[in-house]
Amino acid sequence: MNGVDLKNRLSVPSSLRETIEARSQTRELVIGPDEHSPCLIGYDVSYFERIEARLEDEFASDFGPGRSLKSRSVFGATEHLKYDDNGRIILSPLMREMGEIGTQVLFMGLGHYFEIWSPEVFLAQEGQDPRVLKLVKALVAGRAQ
Amino acid sequence: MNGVDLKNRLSVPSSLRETIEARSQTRELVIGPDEHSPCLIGYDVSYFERIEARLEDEFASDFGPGRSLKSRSVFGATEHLKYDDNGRIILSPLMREMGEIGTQVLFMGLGHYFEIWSPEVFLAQEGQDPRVLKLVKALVAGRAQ
DNA sequence: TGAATACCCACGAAAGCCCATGCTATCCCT
DNA sequence: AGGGATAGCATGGGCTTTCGTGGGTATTCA
Repeated sequence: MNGVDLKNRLSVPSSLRETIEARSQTRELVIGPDEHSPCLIGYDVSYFERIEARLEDEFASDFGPGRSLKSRSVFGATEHLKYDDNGRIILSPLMREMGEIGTQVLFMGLGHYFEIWSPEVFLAQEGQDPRVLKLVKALVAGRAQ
Repeated sequence: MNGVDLKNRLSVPSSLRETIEARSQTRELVIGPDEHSPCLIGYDVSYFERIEARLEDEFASDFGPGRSLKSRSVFGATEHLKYDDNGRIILSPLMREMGEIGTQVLFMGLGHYFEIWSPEVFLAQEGQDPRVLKLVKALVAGRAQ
């Protein structure tokens, strides 16, 4: 669990940076609001470009105003962020608002992408896996990382 | 039976390391709380990459609520751990809590995965195989390896 | 010119790295 | 068969590096 400081800086966990750099050869990531949950969703650049391409294909073969358009609007609200020499990004107030992010932040790796949560918001969600809930509760209670 | 030391280090049995490296070509493993029993469950990383690939196939460019929930339950409570040159991992206090692990640890190979138990917790479980129980009792009593 | 961003250094804690020590199992030799 | 050397394993301790974080200073841009 990492903190957002007074300058809106946020350390990206080193393990996450490692996989990002392995996958996209950049010190850069893409984040945006999640469409369904009160959190942010993030990708490495190369994966994000693949998603964009797939949506582009869908859109090309479907001229109706459907799911594609909605998804595009979501992806349009993303930010490309480079992290600095200390591995920190600057989390804009807009992003913090959209992700309901306070002062503490939880990075959750989910395979090809990751989510950024306020721990408290996560605990208030319905239908999460009980093991994950227990783990996050322990984190919030301050028992180690 | 192996011990967790003051730095939370834990030796992974060399036989287990051998099969892990044979299966995934890495000195790395994945552990998480078991869904049904008070212990930890562990896999070699190739197992997890298969799960990841399945999720990717199943959902493709669909980032609906189903995908997130499933991904969180699969990835949210697990840790990827590299072991060092002496074959030791660091077992975080969090994982120890989730698996009810104290200072002594029992690795149990179960085919394509393995479990990590506190011996005492294991003995307190109902419905174990009597032969295994006898073996674990002997281990706890300090006889045999 | 003021605010936001980039760049730089510093510190405490955690994790990684290397070497040393028992201990056990195995081998080998006469 | 017995006994000594050998190698691998689990473990302990100390040193070094990295990580997350706070704070300062320069630079950019409207």
